[in-house]
Amino acid sequence: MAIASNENTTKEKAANFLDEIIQEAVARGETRVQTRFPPEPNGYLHIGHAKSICINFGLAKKYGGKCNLRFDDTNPTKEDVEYVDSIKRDIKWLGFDWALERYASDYFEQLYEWALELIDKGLAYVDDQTQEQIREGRGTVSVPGTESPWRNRSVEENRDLFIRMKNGEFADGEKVLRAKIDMAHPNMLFRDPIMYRIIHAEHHRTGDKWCIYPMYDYAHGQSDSIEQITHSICTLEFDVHRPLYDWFIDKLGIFPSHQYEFARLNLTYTMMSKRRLLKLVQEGVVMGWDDPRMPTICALRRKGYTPASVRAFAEMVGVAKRDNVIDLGKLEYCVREDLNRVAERRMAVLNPLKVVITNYPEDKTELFTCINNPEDESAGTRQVPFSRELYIERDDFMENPPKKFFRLAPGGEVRLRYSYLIKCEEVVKDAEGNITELRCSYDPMSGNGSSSDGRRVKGVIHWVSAPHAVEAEVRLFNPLFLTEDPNDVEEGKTWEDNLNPDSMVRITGYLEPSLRDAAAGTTYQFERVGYFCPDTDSTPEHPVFNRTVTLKDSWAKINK
RNA sequence: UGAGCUAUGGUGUAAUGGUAACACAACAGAUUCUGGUCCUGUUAUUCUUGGUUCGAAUCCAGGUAGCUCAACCA
Repeated sequence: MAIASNENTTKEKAANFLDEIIQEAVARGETRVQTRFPPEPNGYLHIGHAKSICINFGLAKKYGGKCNLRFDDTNPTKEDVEYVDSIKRDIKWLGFDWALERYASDYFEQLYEWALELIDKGLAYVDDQTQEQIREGRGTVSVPGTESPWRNRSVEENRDLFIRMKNGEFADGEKVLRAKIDMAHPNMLFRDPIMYRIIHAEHHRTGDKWCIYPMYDYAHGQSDSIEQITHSICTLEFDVHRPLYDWFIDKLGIFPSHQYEFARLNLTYTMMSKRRLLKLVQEGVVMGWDDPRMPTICALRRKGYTPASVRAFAEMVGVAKRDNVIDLGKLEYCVREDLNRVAERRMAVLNPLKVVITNYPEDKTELFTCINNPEDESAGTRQVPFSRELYIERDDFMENPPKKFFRLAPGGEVRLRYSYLIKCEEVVKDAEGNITELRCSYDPMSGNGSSSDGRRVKGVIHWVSAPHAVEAEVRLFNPLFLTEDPNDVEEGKTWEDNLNPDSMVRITGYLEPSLRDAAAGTTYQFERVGYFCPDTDSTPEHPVFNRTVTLKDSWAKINK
């Protein structure tokens, strides 16, 4: 018995401090784990939210618990169903499913009842001061606030006034309901925080039923409590709100949910501020919330990222309380890793140079068998047409090559991937001296990886048969910002001066014919170039491909 | 400036009083019909000062630096 107990007490190592907190709770016998992901439907989800989603849903799943999706819709002036729909779609795309779909607005009635209860307990009062007066009365971080002249109204008067606020007898801004705590409290949030304000606006769910709306601090903790959330996980900036979160729950004597905070995600070359992202959309700097240059989840999807790669990224960055800036390269590493495993290979030439195989018959076409995915045999093969006129990548030819250049050069020989060995016999130029065409010969015996005399070449380049090529618009995306920290600006400049003018480069690419039927939502590897997927704008008449990410290119590094 | 939070290689994250480790990045090499992948190796880390202890990244005290809070936003 004693021997066995040692093994039983050995538990799996916690992945992070939140995981550890839950393990401790479970060890105490609190085995029910209930989390929630609580977005405000006022914008699109971004990669930072993806981290939060993975944490909340991931932890619930790990401990056999549940995670709710709760929209924090307490401010009708900023929220919209458009955002509700996009948020749900993005969470599902990431591969998660919520136990319950709830809205803070579902609880407006209960929250109202509780407010009345706090008034009755002498813990809340109606304040007639203007917004300006309230702000001044709050004091500053180093000087205490002053009490409102309305702070000591009777319970009866407060009750009457609050009910009339609810009944719509007052205009916006005329009155607010405040918690009566301590105007000199060192935590600014305790200086009689506003619980309700008057907003005569159409709410996307409750319509015009309400004209008073609860503030975040008054709504969030109680909503968690109603849903019996055991672990209310949020980002670090809510740390100072936790005592107030606890205060309301304590005064109301309701289910004690607890809040835990972790450091939000920051990425190099990336702007995460919702307000500024909105500005980029509104001013047409980007094509929309799902512009592949945006850090939103829908943008990553449009750009060709896989859900698995985003989840792997969230896993890789970890969870802690220390401010962090993750290298954008880590995100790219995660997509490459996943796509290398699952993406089918194709050949496409993005910067074409025409090659004529002079000893190949003019009217001949033959098919070569190409492997779809060397990492996955079950992906099978496909046939790719070859003819006398081809395109190769301009970068794959140099008239005066440096040392260790393995590609094509005058008099040199390379392997055309899956096909023949060719030798450059002649370089054709126009009047200005620009190279317009290469005339090459091929070794007819070299079609199956061999050659006529057993010689081998170091260079292998991709190609596309010119008469068979599919022309497509290809969008090459680069970071939206020039600086690692977009907010790092010189005197007199703004974050917008850091925008990268070359964040999207549109070119015409020549694709192998099978790409004509490229499936939407599928990302391919263009061999030796990068990963690409059909854009949502793509049509059969005008195919458009997005570059998800480049392949690692150690030659580019050497050559620099 | 009052309160709160944080501090480990270039970037992240572990180590829970007992050999500072893992991933990414960088660099070098090997393999290769993708200068990709896979594989091998190298470089590089505990903010500072003191204290407790046989022993401190870890505990204690002071200092320093960074972040958050003064919306009728969340």
